[in-house]
Amino acid sequence: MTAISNKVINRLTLYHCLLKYTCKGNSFIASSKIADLLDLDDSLVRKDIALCGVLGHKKQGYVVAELKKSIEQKLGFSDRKEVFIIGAGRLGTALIHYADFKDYGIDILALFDNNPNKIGKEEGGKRIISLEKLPNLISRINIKNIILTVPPYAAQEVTDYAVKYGVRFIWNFTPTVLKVPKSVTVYNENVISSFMQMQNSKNK
Amino acid sequence: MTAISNKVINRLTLYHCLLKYTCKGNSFIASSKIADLLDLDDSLVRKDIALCGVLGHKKQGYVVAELKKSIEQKLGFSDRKEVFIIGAGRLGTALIHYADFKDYGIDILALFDNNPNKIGKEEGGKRIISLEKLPNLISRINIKNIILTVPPYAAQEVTDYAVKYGVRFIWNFTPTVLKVPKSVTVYNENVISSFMQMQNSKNK
DNA sequence: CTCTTATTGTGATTTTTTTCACATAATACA
DNA sequence: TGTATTATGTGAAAAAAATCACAATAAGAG
Ligand SMILES: NC(=O)c1ccc[n+]([C@@H]2O[C@H](COP(=O)([O-])OP(=O)(O)OC[C@H]3O[C@@H](n4cnc5c(N)ncnc54)[C@H](O)[C@@H]3O)[C@@H](O)[C@H]2O)c1
Ligand SMILES: NC(=O)c1ccc[n+]([C@@H]2O[C@H](COP(=O)([O-])OP(=O)(O)OC[C@H]3O[C@@H](n4cnc5c(N)ncnc54)[C@H](O)[C@@H]3O)[C@@H](O)[C@H]2O)c1
Repeated sequence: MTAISNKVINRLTLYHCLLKYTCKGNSFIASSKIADLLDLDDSLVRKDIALCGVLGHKKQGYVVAELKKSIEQKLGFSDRKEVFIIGAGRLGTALIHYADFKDYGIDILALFDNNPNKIGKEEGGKRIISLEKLPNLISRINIKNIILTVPPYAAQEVTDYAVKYGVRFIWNFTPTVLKVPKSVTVYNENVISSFMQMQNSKNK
Repeated sequence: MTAISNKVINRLTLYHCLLKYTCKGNSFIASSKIADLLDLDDSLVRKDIALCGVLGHKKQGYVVAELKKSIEQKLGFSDRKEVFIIGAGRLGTALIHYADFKDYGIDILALFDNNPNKIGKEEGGKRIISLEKLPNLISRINIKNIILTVPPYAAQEVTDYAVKYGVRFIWNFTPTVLKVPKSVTVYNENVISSFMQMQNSKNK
């Protein structure tokens, strides 16, 4: 199986959302329809779909149910991905309530915090646990992914701690740039950058 | 001034975060340092910086304060951008508390909701206003940007409503693909896609 | 004051991504 | 049954992005 670029992953995920929410009534969909809704070239959409191994039907387009399932398979939406959230503040607790995660195999097991008033409480059915218990739990359950939603000043320190005990993927919602070993992947969810990119589109 | 691609915007924003939080002590920074922290090629970093009109110093690198300011200017961080949030739920209220927005010129004026129990309340010093008042306020204050944080089922309806009264940019945090006229820009903040891209990096 | 070295700035090249263009073929309908 | 139409699938071309390679040169060591 060939590697798949981040750009393709992003588009396929959007096609999936489109099939799940926007076009859920239809049984067929044409590449030109997807392209139109997402402001893409239709041949690009067809090439993306071809990567999922799905064949379309002349004059009809793609079978929605089949395409949706194939995207799920290609991107591994049903593989279970266990995650801890570190930082049970406003953003961390918003994320724990995000219903769609489970449809994509993202299973948030618990929240961690260092605020004694929060520890022991529940959010969205998940426990808020003391950060001290992180090492033990990371290694016992073999957690590789964390969502980082602590204040910027605590981000590096918490990262070092988590990396030390085996975390490999850090979904960084803080506006900091983290120092990590080459073996660790950081994905920076930088909302400021998103906003600026949106504004930039006025040039189109 | 030449157009600037979204990829460049994203990297420049990350350089800015790096200068603001990670390297705030230093007076000089080398392209190789930035490249190392963000896992990029150092010549790419220099080309990005050149776009901001900043000149570096042989054997020393770039002056941090100057580079930071030039990125701010290039990306228009100090231009005021007024925004309404529609959907005063968990995510909408988390965003209103996000302190960094104001440093980047993003000024969230108010939240809108259709839940009578929320209307009239405050969040982060901003009023939660009835959605019915949106048309009047959009046109009176001439708001062009909205942050969309309503449930998926309400997303298209709310979008149509906002677009009708003149909104031009929609920062879409819902997992739906919105139908809008060509004159309107939607930026899809799709967290599922981000997570999948992060996981994909294991192939590197 | 000279030499070594680290770092920039950028042209050339390569790689990746997107768009173009069109042959192919299934469908609907007269 | 035949024909017009509307999609797909994909090679070729173009455009965009990233990497490579290295001359230029300022700083700092000695
Ligand atoms: N609020 C947003 O919408 C938003 C948007 C984008 C980015 N961010 C970033 O996400 C992060 C979280 O934002 P927030 O609004 O949820 O902040 P918050 O202050 O509400 O939450 C931070 C949480 O982290 C906990 N914490 C602090 N230090 C800790 C430590 N050392 N170990 C463990 N937990 C610790 C705090 O007790 C608190 O519960 C921040 O870095 C913020 O800049 C927030
Ligand atoms: N919670 C997260 O972390 C998260 C992450 C990514 C995406 N999202 C998406 O963001 C959106 C908001 O998520 P949330 O967790 O804040 O949900 P929420 O249910 O907490 O908030 C939704 C808010 O929208 C309001 N609302 C409903 N219909 C409305 C309408 N027609 N007009 C105006 N307001 C209306 C509700 O009263 C509520 O206050 C959802 O689409 C969700 O899928 C959420």
